Amino acid sequence: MSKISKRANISKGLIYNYFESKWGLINPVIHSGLSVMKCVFDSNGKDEVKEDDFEFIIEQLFLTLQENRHFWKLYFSIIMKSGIQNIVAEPIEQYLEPFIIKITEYYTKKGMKNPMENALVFGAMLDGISMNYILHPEMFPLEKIKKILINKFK
Amino acid sequence: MSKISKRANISKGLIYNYFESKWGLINPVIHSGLSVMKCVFDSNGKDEVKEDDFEFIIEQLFLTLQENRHFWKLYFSIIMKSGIQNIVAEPIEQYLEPFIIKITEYYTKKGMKNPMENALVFGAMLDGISMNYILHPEMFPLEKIKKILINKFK
Amino acid sequence: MSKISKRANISKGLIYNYFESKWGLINPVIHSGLSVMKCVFDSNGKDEVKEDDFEFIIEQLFLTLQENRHFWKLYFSIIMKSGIQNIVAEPIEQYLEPFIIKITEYYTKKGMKNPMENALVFGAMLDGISMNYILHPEMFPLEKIKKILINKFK
Amino acid sequence: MSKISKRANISKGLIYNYFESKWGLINPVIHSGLSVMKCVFDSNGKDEVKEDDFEFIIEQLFLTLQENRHFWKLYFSIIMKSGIQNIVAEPIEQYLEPFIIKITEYYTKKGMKNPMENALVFGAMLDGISMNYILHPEMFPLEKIKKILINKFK
DNA sequence: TATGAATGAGTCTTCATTCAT
DNA sequence: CATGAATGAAGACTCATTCAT
Repeated sequence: MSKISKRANISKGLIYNYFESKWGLINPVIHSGLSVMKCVFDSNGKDEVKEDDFEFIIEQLFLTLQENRHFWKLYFSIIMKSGIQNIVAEPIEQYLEPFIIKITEYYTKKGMKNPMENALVFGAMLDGISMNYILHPEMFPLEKIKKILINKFK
Repeated sequence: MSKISKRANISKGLIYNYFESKWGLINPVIHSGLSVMKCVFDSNGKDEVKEDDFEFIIEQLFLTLQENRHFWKLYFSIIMKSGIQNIVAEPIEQYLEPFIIKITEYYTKKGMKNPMENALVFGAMLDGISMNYILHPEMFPLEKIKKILINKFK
Repeated sequence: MSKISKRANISKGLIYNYFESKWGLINPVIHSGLSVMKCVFDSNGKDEVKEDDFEFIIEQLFLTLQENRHFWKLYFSIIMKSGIQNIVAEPIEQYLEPFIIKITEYYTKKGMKNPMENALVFGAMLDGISMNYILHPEMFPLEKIKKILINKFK
Repeated sequence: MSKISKRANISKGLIYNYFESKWGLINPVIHSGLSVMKCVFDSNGKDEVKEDDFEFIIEQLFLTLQENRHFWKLYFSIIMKSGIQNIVAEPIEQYLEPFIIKITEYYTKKGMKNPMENALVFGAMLDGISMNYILHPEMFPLEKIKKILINKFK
């Protein structure tokens, strides 16, 4: 909190006028991140995911990570330091579950076997890709990765 | 360290008879985890990854995570709390880089386009899957997931 | 630090608002002491020590010790507890060496044999006197001691 | 205590068979040092200090410091770390007071003014010389220093 | 006589939080 | 609104001492 107040050129006390606690300050960061992600995964605007949305979603994901790398570094470091399993896991799942459900429906409609497992694998892969991309963006060139992902998961 | 000693029903001081420091206690956990993972990814015993190894590697990964869930929960929580980017990132990469290289070679031999990017995506996906599996093993039934992965990445 | 904060009726943490560390708290005490001593030994203001300065220096030394006994008790106890030979020895010597050199020059001009050794003995004696004076000031009456020292070392 | 037991190639516990506590181990070191010093200052064997004894005492002091530098370094460091004013001051004075008294008597017989103060200055100077000698023996050549001291204090 | 595993009070230091101003 | 001095619980780590063997 000290460092934050210094970086913000305000007093430590003032932070507590606006936020109840450190967690009260950090929590919105997580939720804001999750909200943006929800938007990304929801970016087609429809309730249903269609073939063309796949490309769009993946592209959006990378663009979002790319445009605001500092934020996402912060976001992941908060999530990781707080130790996933505890306080953070639940809201993450609340945000992302609908996405998994939508993908599951999509795979179901495509007549794919084990649609839910496929959706979960897709979700897990986006997790992994995101984290790795934040750490080494230069190794994940958008266009190539997009093609690979579309090819594999569409 | 206090919590650990309490949990272990020993005094704080005793830990320091066996470990030089907090890091000296945690470090082996990380390296032991990484070693096991290296073994998993190396389990075919050959320098080269062949078609059949894919199934084996994926299977081994899940079995390993499954057999020792407590350990891997601890392992991931340590890695995450230490905030990936700092002290832990380097050894992780040292351990895992050879694997990525081997997979890249495999894809190259298969004549696949962008073999390295494919290998990186495969690696990132295993990251994501592992973490998600630790949190919700019941959602990732081995046989089904294995088939999906083999189908997509073989 | 605990004891200091209790004695000062403040919290442990508050000390760290004003001082970086224990050493950051203690160091200025030592240097302040050394500075004052340097002034004492330099109090004639000239680069050269003359006959009359001797009396002045000795008098100043005792006055300084006398005026601020608490401080000098603290000063000596810090110097001693930190075990002279380590961190403290060097700055002490840096501060006091010029004085020894000046006295050496003084003795040289007086045509005394072994001027440096005489200067060192003079310095060592002031050390001894100072420490003993701090412990038992009542046994070292200024006027009498001054006469003795002037008689012996002038 | 750990370091001591390791250096002595025995177990920590064994030390406590022979010494009640850390202080019980260190205390004899101090008293042994003081005893030796008492012997030095008493080395003429008589109750009374004569002119010729002066040279002898000073010589003995340096020889003693010289012969066993390691011991005296330890001795001074113990005395200093324990912070003179507390536990150590009293025994030191008990040991050394008789010496001061004897020197006082000597100066009295010589018809010197302020014999006690002269004795105290002599004592203080030996303190100072001893400490400085331990730190920088090369700067205090025995013969020269002896002459200086005899010349000044005899 | 001898060991060293075990203890726990103590060390310095950090940091989220409070509160008088 | 805004400050920053002040707090105190908690952090990692040390070390003299004890005790079962």
